[in-house]
Amino acid sequence: MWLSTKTRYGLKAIYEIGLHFDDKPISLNTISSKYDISLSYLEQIIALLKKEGLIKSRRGIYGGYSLAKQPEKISIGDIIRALEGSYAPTECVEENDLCEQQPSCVTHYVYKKINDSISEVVNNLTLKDLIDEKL
Amino acid sequence: MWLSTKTRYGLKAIYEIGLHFDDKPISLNTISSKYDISLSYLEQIIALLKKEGLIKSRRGIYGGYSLAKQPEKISIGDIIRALEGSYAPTECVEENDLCEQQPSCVTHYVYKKINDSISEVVNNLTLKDLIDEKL
DNA sequence: TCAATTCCGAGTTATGTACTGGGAATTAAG
DNA sequence: CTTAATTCCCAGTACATAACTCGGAATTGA
Repeated sequence: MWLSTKTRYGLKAIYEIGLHFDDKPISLNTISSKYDISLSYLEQIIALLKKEGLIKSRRGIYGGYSLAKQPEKISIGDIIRALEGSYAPTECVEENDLCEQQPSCVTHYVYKKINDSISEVVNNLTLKDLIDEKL
Repeated sequence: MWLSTKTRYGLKAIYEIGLHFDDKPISLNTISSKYDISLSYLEQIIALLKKEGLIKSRRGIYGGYSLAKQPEKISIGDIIRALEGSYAPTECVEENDLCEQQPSCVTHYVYKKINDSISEVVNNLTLKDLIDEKL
């Protein structure tokens, strides 16, 4: 299990925010209760999503969070990158890779294939897909 | 980077063992020097591969390790499972999953797609592919 | 008998995850 | 203009795991 609670909680949270796209902002208290996630921890997680510009906030009473973009403009990849930092299996296939032996390194080939297949999935799947799925 | 040094070192090691498929067994000392991995640590890693029946050993002087099967019968998935335990992004898509809300859980759908795409890659790529690549 | 090897189990250190807690700033409603 | 519900911010803590090190026993071909 290589996805941390940050990503797992954060994905549920932004999905919930996405469900209320047209409505008033939704508060963290609501999400915290619904998914049974500690409020303080959720605050920290949601801050990462905001920092990446995926959601926006309104402070004060009746405040809360809403999506900063259309749900079809927010990919699962964006969300994982915001929360986890990266989904790369190894450092050598990270964006800013500094591994100089590639591509002579055989194992690099393996890690690149894994990374590419994950990219394919997460960058072509958006919040809208999840919302429309209506499970 | 969600693959640990166990997997990263172990993959290099079994690849090296695979290169000597027809030869005499190769010692850990050789691999340890070539890839600059501590011998004691390598011993522990290699033990995992042996426990899973991917390699076999000969003790004593001129002993060492060799593949227990043909390289085309050893998939990268086998190797990662032996070393890392699993490559599942979350517990809920693990083999012995105990998550009861699936498939009503939206996020489960995401994790399953990621897991499936990794499976596709690692279970269809074998040691033979790496050896033949001859990089 | 010796030296090179595998095998085995215990201990160590550093890092990161998964939180908890306190308190300040904001804001709509009464 | 006070109040309550919210976001925001920063500091700290407990626990688990990763990534090793170390010591020594058992095996085996020359």
